[in-house]
Amino acid sequence: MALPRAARTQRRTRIQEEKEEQILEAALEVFSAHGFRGATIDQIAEKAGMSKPNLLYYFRTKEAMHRALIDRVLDTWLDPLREFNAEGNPVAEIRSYIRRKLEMARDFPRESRLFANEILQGAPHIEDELKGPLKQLVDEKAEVIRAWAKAGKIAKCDPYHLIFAVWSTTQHYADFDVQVRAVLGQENAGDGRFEDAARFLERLFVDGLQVRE
Amino acid sequence: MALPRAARTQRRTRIQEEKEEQILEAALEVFSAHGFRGATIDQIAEKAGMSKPNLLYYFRTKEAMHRALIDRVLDTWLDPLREFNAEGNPVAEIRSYIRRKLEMARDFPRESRLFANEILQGAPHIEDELKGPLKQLVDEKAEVIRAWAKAGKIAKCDPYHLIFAVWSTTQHYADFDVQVRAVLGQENAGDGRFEDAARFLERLFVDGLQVRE
DNA sequence: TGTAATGTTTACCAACCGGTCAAATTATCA
DNA sequence: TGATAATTTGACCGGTTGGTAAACATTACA
Repeated sequence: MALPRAARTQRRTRIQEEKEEQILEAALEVFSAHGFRGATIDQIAEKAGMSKPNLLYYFRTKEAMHRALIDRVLDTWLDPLREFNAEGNPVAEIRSYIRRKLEMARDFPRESRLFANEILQGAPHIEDELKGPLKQLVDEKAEVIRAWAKAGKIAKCDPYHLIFAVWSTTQHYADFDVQVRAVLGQENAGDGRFEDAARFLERLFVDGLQVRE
Repeated sequence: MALPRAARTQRRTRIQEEKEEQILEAALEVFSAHGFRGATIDQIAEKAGMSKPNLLYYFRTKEAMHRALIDRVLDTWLDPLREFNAEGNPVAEIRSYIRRKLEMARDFPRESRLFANEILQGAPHIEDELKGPLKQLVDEKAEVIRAWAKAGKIAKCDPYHLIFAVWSTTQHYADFDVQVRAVLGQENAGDGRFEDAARFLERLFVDGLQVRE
């Protein structure tokens, strides 16, 4: 008899590897576009090019599929923050953090929307990740920023809200893409808006808007 | 025979006024928390304290209800940007725009999430509003900002991305509230985070992070 | 007060959705 | 090759969901 994935302890076959990959790719597409509840297994199955029972052979429930996806994507998503380096030049570090986050918004908008959907609706499936690993990482980096501020290397400011500001301004270009496009008009159809955003944000975070003599 | 709302042309009765109010309040609660597809008519009906068919007597479809809600809320939501004043002091105008948007995030988080849900999932119901009234308003205010920059009253910067930055940083505190709370920890349980955010953001937008002699 | 318009409820329906089952098909490997 | 395990499928199920029909209740107003 065939055993569903969760019950297997042996090494995975080539087919398992491939199919799970296809499924998670399709699941990312659908979950990120419609949220957990708005997504249907049929939709995902169709995108993955297989029947619904076949899909459910690899992931026994919709929740299991969502969880596997979250687990797979969360690590990558936090990479830019992990690279944040205490030893580097503070202003340069913040600039490159902004740049990396913006690149992720450009290159992985579905991943961004996956989390945005989840958090927006109260993070029912990832509360633990937020309060655990995420908080821990942010606490750590916030301490770095606090030290920089204390040493007079950057302006005194609340490090948590600084991190929130970087997150929100950069992820905005993934999560609210349709609005950004609508406002900018179709003239800016290409990826130019990301370069413009990078220029603007680096300047904003470093110099602010006030003119000085 | 009873006619559903859309077919009526006469003035509305007291009962209509009251019930539609109750429904839209409940609809705001549910749509903002679960998105359009995730929300159910039963949920809204229960929150509004009436039966489902009764609710459907006032709004014939879920879509009609959603649309009425969007129409009602959009105007209020854009008020802070409308108040943006070309004649005022540029830096002061930007500061108070940030402050007002942050107050809206604090006082009307459901409204913020309603739009966030909608835009995040591709704005299927409000595309016209984005490309029409919203774009028009933003174009207008962007021109004001551009003029300020040209006159040397604020730093030269892309006005559209400036507006995006204000939107994203402020709305973040409504849309991603659970994440903000999770990261800050329960010590900051009250509304203190909004004051901290206001302090940080005003400073960020005006001065930036770089220290100067 | 009578009656017509308005408002409310109960019962219901068809489509959809997450998930199961058993049978059929295909891959693996001794 | 053959047997065994892994994979795939079509048919199906119970619960939910958006929405309807029609009877019943209430309100407005002449």
